[in-house]
Amino acid sequence: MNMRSAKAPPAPADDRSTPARIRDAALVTFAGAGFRAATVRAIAERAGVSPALVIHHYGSKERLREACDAFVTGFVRERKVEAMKAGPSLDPLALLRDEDDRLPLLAYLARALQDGSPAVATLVDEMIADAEAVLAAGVESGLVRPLDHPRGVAAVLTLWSLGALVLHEHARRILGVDLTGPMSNATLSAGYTVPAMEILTHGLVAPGMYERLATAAEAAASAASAAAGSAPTEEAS
Amino acid sequence: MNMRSAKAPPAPADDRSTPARIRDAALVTFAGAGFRAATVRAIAERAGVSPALVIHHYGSKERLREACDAFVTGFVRERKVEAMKAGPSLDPLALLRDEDDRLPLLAYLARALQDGSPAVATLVDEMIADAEAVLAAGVESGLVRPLDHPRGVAAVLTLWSLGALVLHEHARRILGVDLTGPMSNATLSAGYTVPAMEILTHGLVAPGMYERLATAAEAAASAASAAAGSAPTEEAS
DNA sequence: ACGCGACCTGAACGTACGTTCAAGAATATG
DNA sequence: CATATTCTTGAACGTACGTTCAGGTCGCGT
Repeated sequence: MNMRSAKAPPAPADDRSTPARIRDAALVTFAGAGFRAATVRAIAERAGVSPALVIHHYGSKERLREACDAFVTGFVRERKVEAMKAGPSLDPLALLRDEDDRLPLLAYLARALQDGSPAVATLVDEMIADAEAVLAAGVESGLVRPLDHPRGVAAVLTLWSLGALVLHEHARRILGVDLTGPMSNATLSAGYTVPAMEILTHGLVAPGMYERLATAAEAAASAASAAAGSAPTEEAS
Repeated sequence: MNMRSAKAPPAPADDRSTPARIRDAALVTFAGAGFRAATVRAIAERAGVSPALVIHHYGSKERLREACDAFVTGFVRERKVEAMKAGPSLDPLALLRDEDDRLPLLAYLARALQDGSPAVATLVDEMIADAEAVLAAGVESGLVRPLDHPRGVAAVLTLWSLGALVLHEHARRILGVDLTGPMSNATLSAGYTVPAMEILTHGLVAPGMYERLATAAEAAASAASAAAGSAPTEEAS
């Protein structure tokens, strides 16, 4: 009945420690079903252990989740310093896409983003700070246009990127791409990256049109300044 | 014990039918806690009825959820035809922001987007089609730059917008704005709409830089075409 | 050989949940 | 007024869950 009794030398084909196996199984299960729907019993079964052992090693399901959060956030931070040397990237998720791991890191991140764990929240804050730094570096190098609201732009870009990740099932249905998969996938590039880059590089407004709109709006605003609480008719998508 | 026995004439301060009251209570509870965490008992308590009555009227919790989905999607479609006359908008959510209702429609939509209900999925598809139509109209009027990938751009814009909505708690923490609240809110405009518009109108790349990058990338690609599976270093945020 | 601590399990406990059921109250119908 | 129909409830049922517990097995130091 005991897995480890299958003779020590020939190695059980899984050299991970039991707590690590349980954590990985929890990662997969949480990513697939969400924290609340994922049961301790399902995690235990995937890890090949009893439910009691899961609790024995992690104390509670909540603490197991914290361990998963810590593992994923730590993994992202590790990869980040590695990626620093390989040149900056506007995609905070690029670090995770190349993994050939069996661990669905991006899918777990998508779940954790929704469930609002504190560890992931600080990770998001760091991602925004990184994005702001990357943008500032781009401005300095002349590649990026000087921004009116650097922090806001970095925050919105990160929110959009992570938001699309959370909605990866919709992205798959609509665009036929898997946002949680490796970015080297050609369909991902064609379905998502190319349109995204088109928006981010060129913008949507025809050249010269913005200035015309701005002056027109300014004139309209000064003319109708008495109107209270009115919102602009053109809004961000 | 019976609410309705409080004499008919003075109106019970809630003229909604009991099924409607239950549906509204379910909407609020689902929006606040998510479908799985929201219990039938909590919904019943908010509606001022017994848990048994909730099941009696809707058959099951799942069917109650379908009723909520149908109500919200129907509401969005109603507002859409109204908004058609008031001029086009790039924001598919603008229709829902102005509501002074007690019903957290946008918060519910954010939950439904995550849980993946079929009704909301088709609503997303319609939103993308609408966005594509609005963009095409903008191109025709000369306001929007002609797009290389109209459908992809519409899909990505919608995904980003809805994704930010789903992450509204992160947006509140980071930007101090409530994406589920009325859009007339000044802080929303300053924290989210302005940076978003800055990205969408101007783009991020400095003028003339894209062409330089494109030709450089082309040259690099033809030079190193032998390298397999390599991804571009610059990615969409 | 022996005990000790770490590792692991089957069975059970308590709880919270969705749902069912029989019956009471209110309302409509003759 | 009598009766049928609808609306509503308290109590309970069955289930699935996180967690606890007593004990079993294994490796290792002495």
